[in-house]
Amino acid sequence: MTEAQTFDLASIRSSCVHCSLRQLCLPAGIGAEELRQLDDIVRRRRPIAQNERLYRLGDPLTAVYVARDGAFKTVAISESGEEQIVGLHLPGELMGLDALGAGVHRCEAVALATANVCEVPFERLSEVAAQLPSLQQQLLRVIGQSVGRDHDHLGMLVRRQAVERIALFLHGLAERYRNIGQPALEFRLPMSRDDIAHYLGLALETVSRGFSKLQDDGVIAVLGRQIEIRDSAELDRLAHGVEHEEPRNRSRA
Amino acid sequence: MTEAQTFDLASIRSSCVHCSLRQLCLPAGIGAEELRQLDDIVRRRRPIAQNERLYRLGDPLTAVYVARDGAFKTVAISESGEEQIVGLHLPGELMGLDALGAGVHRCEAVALATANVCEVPFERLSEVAAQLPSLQQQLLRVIGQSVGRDHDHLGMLVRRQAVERIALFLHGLAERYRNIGQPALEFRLPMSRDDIAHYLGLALETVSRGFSKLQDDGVIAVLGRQIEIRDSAELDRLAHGVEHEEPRNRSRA
DNA sequence: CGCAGAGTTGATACCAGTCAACAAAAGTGG
DNA sequence: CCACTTTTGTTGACTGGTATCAACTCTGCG
Repeated sequence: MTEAQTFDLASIRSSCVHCSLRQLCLPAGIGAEELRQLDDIVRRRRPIAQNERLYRLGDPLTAVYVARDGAFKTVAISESGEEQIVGLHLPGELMGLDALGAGVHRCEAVALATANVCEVPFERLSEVAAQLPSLQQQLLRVIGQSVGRDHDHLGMLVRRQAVERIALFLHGLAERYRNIGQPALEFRLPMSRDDIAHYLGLALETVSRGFSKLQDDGVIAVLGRQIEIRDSAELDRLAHGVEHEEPRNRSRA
Repeated sequence: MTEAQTFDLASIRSSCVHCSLRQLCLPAGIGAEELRQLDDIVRRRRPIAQNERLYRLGDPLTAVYVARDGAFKTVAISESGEEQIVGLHLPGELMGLDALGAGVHRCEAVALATANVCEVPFERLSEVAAQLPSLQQQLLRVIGQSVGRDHDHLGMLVRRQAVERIALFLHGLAERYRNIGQPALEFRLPMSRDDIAHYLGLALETVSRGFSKLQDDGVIAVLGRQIEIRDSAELDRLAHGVEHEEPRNRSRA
């Protein structure tokens, strides 16, 4: 279809100025002239297919990436060959920072669905950031947000039981969808049960059971990957682990 | 404050140039003249006492910190009030990055022992980094290393059993001590069993049992917080979870 | 129609959390 | 310096949550 092609062309051409994620991404808070400079170095890549990788373990750091749509997982591969999902990346969230330390990627970024990606050559980004204080500032802020998400992820894994982790996962996902202006109470999970399990440090059966339990309790409605949050308050309560933290405080007081 | 400043002139005088951590810290790879500029903005604070905090939850980001000796933990406090240790910081490792995202600290940095700290005012660091490409580069590298340590930490928590986590913990600690030129096979744990438990997402009893087991198996010798690694190879093997990952690989080959 | 992939559900075993008692070390005050 | 308390660490017994193995359902697809 010619219309589809022209549409595609448009999206390749589409600049940061017209991007709906502008306020969340690197361009946030920088001026018009500076935005043009940033725009010049950003390359929009053709759509990335599901399971395609943005970079692989051991690849030298050449660029950082931001998805405009779709979703990615970053997977670390341990010496013994097991895969561990270290991150989940929605549109507007920076990827590739794992290579900042050694100049070489420590994990692989895998597309969970067909996605469009902006690629920012790292060398050039450094140069431009050095000249544009507001861009430098925003770069550090975006990096910081990424660190924050890592900490949130960590918090899901430590001493939390299965339903709690799942509740935290859904809660966090909803919040992130809300941030990018997408429906937060009804969405499609971007990943399989297996991926969720790896992300949460659980067995996939446990994830499945958890979803079922939450559904039975009327907290959510699940149909495959389609999720509806029916009782947001209860989900929050479960996520913050109220029920079995209270007793300890009660016995004290 | 005034008396504090006169209090330790000597440590205030000590500059990055003479610091033994120079090659690991922000000054790594930057020239003599640039080093002087960085040195100008770094403030050396009087010793921090055990359990004293560098910053607290909600504090605005004013500076980033590097310990010259001692050790710190960073603690996240969840809505329900439980504490989660998100990081362990040895000399030369940057602290305070948790505030980059929102401009406000998400966790608290607590001294595990009396420590000397360099404080780098963040605003000034940004300014100077924008003018010194090699410093900007090194700043990003140090941030990247911090992200890498967070990922290593994550790897300890996911689907690993107790002794495995403890082995990974000791292995990682040894490596980090080696990096800063300290004995890697015999050292004092900078933290209590309780802290280790929170760091590894285990109950403190489980940590204690794990140490005992490793000692019984001749892998380490424990005496309170004093640790000696007796069988480094075996520790590595345990850390990388060979024994119950092998079968899968064997059945393949 | 059969097949493969994804997801659900059941039965069982085991690791680790919890409660509890004890031991050792480190402060505290006379 | 010694008795006391407090903190820190160790060990035991028991229970429960979750991994594991396994059977089954459901969907889409060639």
